Amino acid sequence: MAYLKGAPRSLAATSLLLTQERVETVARPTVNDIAKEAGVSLATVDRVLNGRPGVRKKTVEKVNEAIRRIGYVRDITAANLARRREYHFVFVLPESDSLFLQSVRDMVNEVAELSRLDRTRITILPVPAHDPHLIAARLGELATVAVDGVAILAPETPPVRDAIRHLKEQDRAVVTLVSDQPNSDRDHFVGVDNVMAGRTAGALMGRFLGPGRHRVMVLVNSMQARDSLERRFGFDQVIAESWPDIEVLPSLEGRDDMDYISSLLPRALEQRGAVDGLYVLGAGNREVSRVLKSLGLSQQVTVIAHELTESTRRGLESGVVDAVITQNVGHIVRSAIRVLRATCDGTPIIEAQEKIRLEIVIRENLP
Amino acid sequence: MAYLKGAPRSLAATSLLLTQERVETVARPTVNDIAKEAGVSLATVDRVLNGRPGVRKKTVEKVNEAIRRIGYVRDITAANLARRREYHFVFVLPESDSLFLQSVRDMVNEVAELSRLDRTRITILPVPAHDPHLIAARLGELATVAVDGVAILAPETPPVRDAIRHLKEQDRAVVTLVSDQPNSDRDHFVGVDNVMAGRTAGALMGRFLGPGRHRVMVLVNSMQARDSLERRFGFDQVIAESWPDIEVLPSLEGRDDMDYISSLLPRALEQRGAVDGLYVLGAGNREVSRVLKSLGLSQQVTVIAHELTESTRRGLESGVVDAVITQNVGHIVRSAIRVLRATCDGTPIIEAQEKIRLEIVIRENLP
DNA sequence: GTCGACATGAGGCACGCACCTCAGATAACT
DNA sequence: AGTTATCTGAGGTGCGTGCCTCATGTCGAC
Repeated sequence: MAYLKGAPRSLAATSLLLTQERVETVARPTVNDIAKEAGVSLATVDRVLNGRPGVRKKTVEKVNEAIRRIGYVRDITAANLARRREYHFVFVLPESDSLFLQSVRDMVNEVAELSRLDRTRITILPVPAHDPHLIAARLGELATVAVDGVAILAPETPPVRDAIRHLKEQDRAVVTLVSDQPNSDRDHFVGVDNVMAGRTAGALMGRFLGPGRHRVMVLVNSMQARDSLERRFGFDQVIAESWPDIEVLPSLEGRDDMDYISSLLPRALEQRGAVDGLYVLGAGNREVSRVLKSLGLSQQVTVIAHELTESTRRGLESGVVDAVITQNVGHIVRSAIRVLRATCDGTPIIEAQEKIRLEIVIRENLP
Repeated sequence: MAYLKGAPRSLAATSLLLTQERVETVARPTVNDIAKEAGVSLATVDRVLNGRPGVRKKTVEKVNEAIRRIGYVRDITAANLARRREYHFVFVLPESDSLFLQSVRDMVNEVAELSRLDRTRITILPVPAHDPHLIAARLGELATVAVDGVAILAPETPPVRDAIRHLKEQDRAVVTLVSDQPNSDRDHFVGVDNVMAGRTAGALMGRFLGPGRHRVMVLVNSMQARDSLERRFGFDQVIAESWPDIEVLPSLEGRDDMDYISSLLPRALEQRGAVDGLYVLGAGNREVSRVLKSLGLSQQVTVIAHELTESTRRGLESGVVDAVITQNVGHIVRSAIRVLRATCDGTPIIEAQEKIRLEIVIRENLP
């Protein structure tokens, strides 16, 4: 049974490891050690550590000096235990039926379940995808309730940016997800470099198409979102640099409307003549697969898409989609939580761990 | 300063979140709740929880039943605090100057530093790469000292397999790294599916070379190691399935000897005539780059390699290497530690988090 | 020199749990 | 029935920290 546990192993080690390292199980310094070192009482150390008033400046310095000398680091788990601390984080996510956002929601729910064991409550706050003012209003409400941190996935707009500023003023930890909000005061961005994502898509398109003249069509949801813009930018950049023989046609905007895509795409494909490549910047992969299959083009056209979802996965498996550029949703959600917690605790984060890798998925390395 | 922390926020929430969720901050059940629920004393609950003797079978069941009913989960951080528990893990790593192993060592050292804050001591135990009996002997020593868990990176051999069995009998947590040891009793394998890695390499080779007849050379360190065998197997498999026009030449074995590679490779390239692709299964990337450049072939030959290291990175940047199939070393090390700890605690692991993704790196998504 | 304001120390209780002791209860034996 | 062996309860102490109270100390201003 999971809650059972063997008796702790004796600490009496004997050979090799004891010779290798000089057994410096020097117990971590505690608040008591600080008190001794600084020549003050525990109560004073406590006041200094927790920024409570009633300590002379000189004494504060004496204590801090002692902390520095003995290398004290607060034991956060013990502190949280004593304080009965609970973290409460809110994920602000657009109401949208895109498969990607659905997977983010699922993942947040899954992680939320497990996080209760770490004294962490996680709530999802759904917001309308395309109403910046309403999103900002909801964020404003968050600044008035007992929330420790907020993770936001929303398009970059001035009202939202200001709302984030306000959250930071109210001392909440804030991270942005997937699409960044630069110039807001968010503590951290959790997601990939979208210009790099576009460049990667472009390079794969170039390599897969091979030498010679080719025409590539780009399908995008909306050219409003920062992430789409950045991807398109990177894509064009790398094609211009390295595959000048490839002609990239203007973006086709699907506007989040799947029916519209279904009607737009076949017409465009017929009008524009032979197209060798299709770059799907955002949503709409289900429709793309359907249309290409119905036109009998699924093997002729090289398709590069973003975000590994049910539909792009099926696309890869069936050979309609050639490569998917994606970011690991589980990693994003867990990273967001780690960063929020670290921000609350004032502890540093492990940069390398929190960096979201840009993943390339083809049929053969489908997880 | 990192050890300072703001006053905890008031718990008095007001609007939205309180209405949204029924504020079920139902405090987690504690040992006291178990005692009450089971109608026994705390001491008895403690005896049951920690498997100490002196409790009638019937009472044990009564307690376990109560635990089940109220959904008690042990608070491991509090338990570890009370128990003054320290985790002690050992990474058994081959002495080898391969860049990949060097990066593993570096990462372990880096993580070890940070882990001390979590009551976790981590030690590296270097072993000779090609002496299975000595490796097994060292593992045997580990079974006699106060070590909670062992992470092993070593070739699969019977002595090592038996040593792992013995470690498990001595109640140590054991994970294998990078190259698995199936049929040993290891608790978990931390690494990628190497057949899949080979398949991915093959598919990229096929797509990058494009249609037509091509010849591909395979360079390998040693065909002893399980990971190399599996990669080669996957590579051949996918080429045979999907690119029958590609001829894969027999493996060239470098035998961990860089000078040997340097002399072997140019001769092979000249003898065998036009080669369009080179698949580098293991070490030797520095030499490959040098040889190809000196022969003026760096742009003609499509090179696919494994493991992102300093040399493959430079290869990608300079265009000599076209793609690298890799596994995130940081992820591997951190995952190993999480799994070891979970095994010690008897808690479940998050499968998705511990699954090591197979990463494809090209110049454009170089991290 | 007295007073008030502030600084400090001593100590306690709590958090959730581990681990110990010892007396008393119960059950299983002669 | 008495004796022994086995259970069980009550209660304590401690882990590292938070947070509270209350008594005492120190300082500067009047």
